[in-house]
Amino acid sequence: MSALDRIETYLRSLPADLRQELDRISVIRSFKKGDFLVREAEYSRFSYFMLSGIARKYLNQEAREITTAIYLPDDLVLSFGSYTLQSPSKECIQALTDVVAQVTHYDAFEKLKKAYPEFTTLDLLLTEYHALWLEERLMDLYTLDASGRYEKLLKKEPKLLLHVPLGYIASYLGISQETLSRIRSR
Amino acid sequence: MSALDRIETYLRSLPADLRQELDRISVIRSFKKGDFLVREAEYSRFSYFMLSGIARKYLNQEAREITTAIYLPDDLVLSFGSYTLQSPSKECIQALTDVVAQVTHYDAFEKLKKAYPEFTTLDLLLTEYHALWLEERLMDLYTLDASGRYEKLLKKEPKLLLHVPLGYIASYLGISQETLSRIRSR
DNA sequence: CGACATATTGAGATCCATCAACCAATGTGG
DNA sequence: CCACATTGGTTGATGGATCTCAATATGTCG
Repeated sequence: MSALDRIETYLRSLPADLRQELDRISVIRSFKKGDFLVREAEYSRFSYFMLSGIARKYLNQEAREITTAIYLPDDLVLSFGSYTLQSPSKECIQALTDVVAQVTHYDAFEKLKKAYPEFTTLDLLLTEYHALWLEERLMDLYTLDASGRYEKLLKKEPKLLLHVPLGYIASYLGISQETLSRIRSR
Repeated sequence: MSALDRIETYLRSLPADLRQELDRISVIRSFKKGDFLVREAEYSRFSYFMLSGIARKYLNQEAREITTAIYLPDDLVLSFGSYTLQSPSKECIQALTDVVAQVTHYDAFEKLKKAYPEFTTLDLLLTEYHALWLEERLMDLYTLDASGRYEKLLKKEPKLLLHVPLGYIASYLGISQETLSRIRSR
């Protein structure tokens, strides 16, 4: 069973009133293209569950931006280190299109975990999913060259390439925009 | 507070009898240099807490080994994907010196989590720590060149370089042994 | 249409991998 | 105790993948 399946299965196994607790502590919010969900150096007190639109997370590295994640609907969006440790974020998260997301406050979710251990289990499953995703990206960097990484992304997330500017995708893959353009023209 | 501090603080906050539960479900085991803690394609049913010695995790990639982690005392050792999803491991974990470790069976720990929600919280903290470690490694690959990565390792884990063959370290840093040797000779 | 963002293409430079030879330290069997 | 193998580390020459800089093209939206 995949990490995603485990999360879905677990959610379905929860009693309906528990599941409603999650909705009770969150609100739906809209963001305009270009808005920031998380800003650099700020504390990130919220998690965002993408309902529609596209967003990206990036790092300001010496006058150059490194895109570290691209988010699509159904993705859980947060600056993991900043959210988990409640410390200033090194990254920004920005809407690339208009975005609608379900927003949950850190404190409210922590309270929920204290009240119902089931949500600690849910948090664990989500964190495991994130760690597995990171492990895969790390391995891709070690084992695949530029075109290998592009082809893998093309296979896994074809939608993404249609709606995200090339420069962001190149940065996400760890290559220059020019190189990606050349790879694509074959 | 760092991720490591959070784990230690949490452990200290647990009642003594709960802490003893952990010892009750684990055993101390010794491994000879060269022994495998986890083998490729096998299910990894155990986690290992390093008490002494050094070990490494690696991936067999087309007749070449990629070292993906190096473990020192006090590190928690496991093939994360394989342990978490209870699926065949893509990686091996091998003792580089004689190793003594505290070994815990997956099922026993899962049972403990069911019986005492505190251990789910502990698992969550450990998994968060792992994810943060992965995020940092990923960022290092994106932002640092070969010598930058070596210098960072040199600062963070100087002991490591004294006891681990150069080839493994180079592979861990994602560079060739020759390049690492050249970097060092400056 | 003009202006600004995005994408392509070319030429040169750079980092690093690869291949190969060699060296030093350690261990082993006769 | 020595010849030899093994392991781990260094050094040199070469080539390839990819970056950078720069120019040009293509798009898109007021």
